[in-house]
Amino acid sequence: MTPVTAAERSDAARNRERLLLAARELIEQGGAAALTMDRLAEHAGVGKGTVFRRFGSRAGLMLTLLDDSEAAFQARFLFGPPPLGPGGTPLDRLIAFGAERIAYVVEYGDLVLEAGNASRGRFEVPAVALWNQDVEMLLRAGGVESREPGLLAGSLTAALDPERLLHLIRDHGVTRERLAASWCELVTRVAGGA
Amino acid sequence: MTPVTAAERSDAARNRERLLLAARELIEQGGAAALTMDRLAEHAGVGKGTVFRRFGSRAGLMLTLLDDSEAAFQARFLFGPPPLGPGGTPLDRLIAFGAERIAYVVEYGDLVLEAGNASRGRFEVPAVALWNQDVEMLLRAGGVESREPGLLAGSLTAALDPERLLHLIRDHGVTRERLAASWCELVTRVAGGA
DNA sequence: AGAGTAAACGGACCGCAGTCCGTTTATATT
DNA sequence: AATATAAACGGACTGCGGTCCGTTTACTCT
Repeated sequence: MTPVTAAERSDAARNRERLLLAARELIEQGGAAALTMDRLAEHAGVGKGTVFRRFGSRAGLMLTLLDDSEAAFQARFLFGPPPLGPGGTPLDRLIAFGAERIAYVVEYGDLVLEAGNASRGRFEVPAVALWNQDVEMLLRAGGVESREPGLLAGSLTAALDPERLLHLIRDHGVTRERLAASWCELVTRVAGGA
Repeated sequence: MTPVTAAERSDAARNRERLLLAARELIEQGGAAALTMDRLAEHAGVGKGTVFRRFGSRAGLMLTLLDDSEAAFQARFLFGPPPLGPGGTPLDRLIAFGAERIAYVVEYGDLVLEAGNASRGRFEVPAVALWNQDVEMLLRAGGVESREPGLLAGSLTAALDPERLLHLIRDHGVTRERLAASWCELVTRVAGGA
């Protein structure tokens, strides 16, 4: 039988694994800044062209590196326990959503930052579109009526922009707790709470 | 008498003018993308080192290019006629603020975008700090009480992020009017409106 | 097994932002 | 006018992300 999606060639698969392994090693040693595409190629024992064919760009690589944890986040939102998962009130889920995003951004720091430098800008990152949908869905479920629910959701998720969060945390000493509280205040107000 | 701030040397002043003129010419011809630091140096008839000593970085140059229009915006906010200037209700001013920012971003497009790539990130841009203060002041004047007014104001201005606005306009065909309406809805809700 | 093919490979190459440092020049001082 | 000096100058240089294209290699078909 002929597979609709051509199977990946074995050498390609092997090299992809090598590259991801090498990338994690380099980052573990010297942070995201220590990961240059040349160094990665050398460390993984492949040519530079291979790196770019595999991931398209530096940002694409970062995105791939974050793929697992992003999927895990989405899974917790869709199937996990409250308050983030289904079960709680929409407003509680919204509040939890922000708190979890903040924690996520803190944990992965520079990786998230650099993943945002994609060719079309950081709003093309697939995960961003997902968050927007999540927030929009929660707003609707929470009874928030708007003529532009997508834009309203986007306005809210903009407050969770990784660059903004990390800037506040690193350069202004704002704690995660204060950010979470501010997010809570924002969504509560928008949802029409007291 | 000895000036506290050493006067700028005449050749330096002359070169600064030349560079700004050359930069505007290059941008007029081929957009911001056509402005490379090498080309600018050549077009202005100075060495590359001079360009960087003057503006620090590409983003710094863009910032300088935007300086006048940013100052004009701030002046209209501080001294201009309502609805943006003092005189109207805080909520009306807030709404006008968003509409004007959207128009501004549309007008200067790529320039604003590239000015955001500063070393410390786009939240170090001086104008951004100003907007935050403006919004914070209007929120306070509008009777919005918050334990973290600065963070709340920042959450709102995040919705006016140039990259977000331009992405929506250029890649999703969202009109200025819809963006302005969405901003209006956001601030009205946050200000506790119906 | 052998031939054919599409895909993967690798590394020289490009243009860019940004740095460095030996040289030149405007200005203040006498 | 001559001198001193701090500042400005210029362009070669570095390291980076990203591209290109001739070569090699894994799979398929007979």
